[in-house]
Amino acid sequence: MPLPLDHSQPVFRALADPTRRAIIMLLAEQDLRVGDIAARFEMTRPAVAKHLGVLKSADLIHVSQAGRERINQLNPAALKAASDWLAWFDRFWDDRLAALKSAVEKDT
Amino acid sequence: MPLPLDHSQPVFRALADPTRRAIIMLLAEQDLRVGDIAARFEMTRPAVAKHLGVLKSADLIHVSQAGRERINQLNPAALKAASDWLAWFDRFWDDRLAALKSAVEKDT
DNA sequence: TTGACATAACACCAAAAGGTTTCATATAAA
DNA sequence: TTTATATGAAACCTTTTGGTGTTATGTCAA
Repeated sequence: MPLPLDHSQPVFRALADPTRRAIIMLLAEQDLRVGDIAARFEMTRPAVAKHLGVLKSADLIHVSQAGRERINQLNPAALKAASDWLAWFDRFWDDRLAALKSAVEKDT
Repeated sequence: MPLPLDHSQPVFRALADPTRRAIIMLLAEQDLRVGDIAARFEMTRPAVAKHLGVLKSADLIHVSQAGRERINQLNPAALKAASDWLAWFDRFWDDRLAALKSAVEKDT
């Protein structure tokens, strides 16, 4: 398996913050406006808006304007970059023989 | 599918930095000492040592002392927390899986 | 035992991150 | 046309982060 290209930088950075992961889970259920999201956190609206900005710059959300409202919609496809990066390591924990194999190779 | 418990905080935080992801990939190939790693980056040893500290506090590496040397070993199992969190969203972007799911639901 | 290593442990610094308050603006509703 | 709503944007603050250089310490080797 080839080494994965690391296209995941903005996504992993976005996922590093627990508030942003919570926002992602909220948006997985339904599209929401900034105010709706802020109402569910003990945090001011501008703070949430900043988090949404980070998520948007990682392409994790798409925003559509509707009159004075801006609807934030999750773009789960962007999570794939992070998922792919991690998948490269699957064999290390998924395949119990791998540990044995590397131990054997170390001996030879 | 139940909401995943978010045990991934330290791991996602550790993965947020590109240098740390590069270190992880290095350690996937072979165990290394701090100095060995620092030699491969344009960065001082103390800087690398700090990154290793972050990785260690996320349990992503195990350190074993051997005389005056300290061997850093990747613990890929710790990546599973992040992988599990992301896996919850698989159904959103994996069309094939979604199709299968709806087919199964149709049967029941 | 005397150097040459391998590393930890500070002290310190600049920039970024995460938050706040305040203000401006566009749209919907009365 | 007022008034209330939904939001962006700016200015500011504090803590964390990612880096540096320096110093101290234990261990191997000549």
